[in-house]
Amino acid sequence: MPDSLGQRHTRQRDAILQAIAEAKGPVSIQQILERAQTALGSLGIATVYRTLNLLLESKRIKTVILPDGQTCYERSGLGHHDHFQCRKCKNVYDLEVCPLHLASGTIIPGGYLVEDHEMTLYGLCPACAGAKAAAKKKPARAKRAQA
Amino acid sequence: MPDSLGQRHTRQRDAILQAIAEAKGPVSIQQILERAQTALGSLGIATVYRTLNLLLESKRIKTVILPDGQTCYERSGLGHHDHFQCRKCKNVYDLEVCPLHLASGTIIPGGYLVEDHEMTLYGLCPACAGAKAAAKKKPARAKRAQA
DNA sequence: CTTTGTGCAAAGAATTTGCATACAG
DNA sequence: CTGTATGCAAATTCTTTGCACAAAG
Repeated sequence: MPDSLGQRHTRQRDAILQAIAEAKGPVSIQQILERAQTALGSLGIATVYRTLNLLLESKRIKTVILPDGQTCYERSGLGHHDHFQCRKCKNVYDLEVCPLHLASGTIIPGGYLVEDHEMTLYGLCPACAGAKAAAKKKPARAKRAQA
Repeated sequence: MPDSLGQRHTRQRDAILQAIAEAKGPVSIQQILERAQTALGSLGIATVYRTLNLLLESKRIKTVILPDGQTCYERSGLGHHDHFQCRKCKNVYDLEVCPLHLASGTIIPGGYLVEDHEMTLYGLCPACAGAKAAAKKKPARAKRAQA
């Protein structure tokens, strides 16, 4: 499996790739830019867009559009999974198990033949739920989630 | 329940309102513009955007962002429901029943506290599934869905 | 060295806003 | 008539592209 993106290996591409690889879920362009810039301050947004498009073409990442309209990216090859967005910290996580038990090919009320689905669940991530619970006793101790 | 939008009742607003009311599911700006223009050819896109924003502010409609990034609108007050997009005709329908059985407050693997969800199912709508099945015998007879 | 990749700034697409005019009440 | 709504075009925002320079191999 070639690590190559185009023809050349550059620090910019390294930084962008790493920003995506380290994420615990889908990340936005701005998040990628910010994270990659900690490694490479001079990185320009156009390079991020171009690199993401290369990654999309080579199917190394996938676009994820969240229900709030935010466009994010995640590496492909993870198989089907749903997403969870924390109401409080807004981070998005990949879920390990799909809570929808509906076989492909099922016909649901209305006569729709279902083949697949995309779902985003909302609520509190463990860190935020914990902080909230703990806040009853001691000041909330925030814990950054998502790389 | 006031039918008023701003202060005035105009043909433009009537046409836009009706385009949304007649739809069987979420509709895009372009769909709204096209449908409203059959009643009012001179209608400008800026008026559609302004009217939709008024409707959003007064909570008479809601924005629906589909997983493909398309921004649509649907009237509010329909309660929780998921969406179904047909792979073939691309129309989007509201589902009568939610196939996800997961009570609010449930904690799922990973420790996430789930409060709500948004889901889009994919497959074939009855019209397209029927046309496909019928196509084995006679030429597919397309049937336009979604107002 | 040669060719690809980058940064900047200009160009596009989608949405919003300013302003003069149209029109609802 | 008075003031709100509309249409057009300019302004924004997000993304893509052109071009000269940097730098990978």
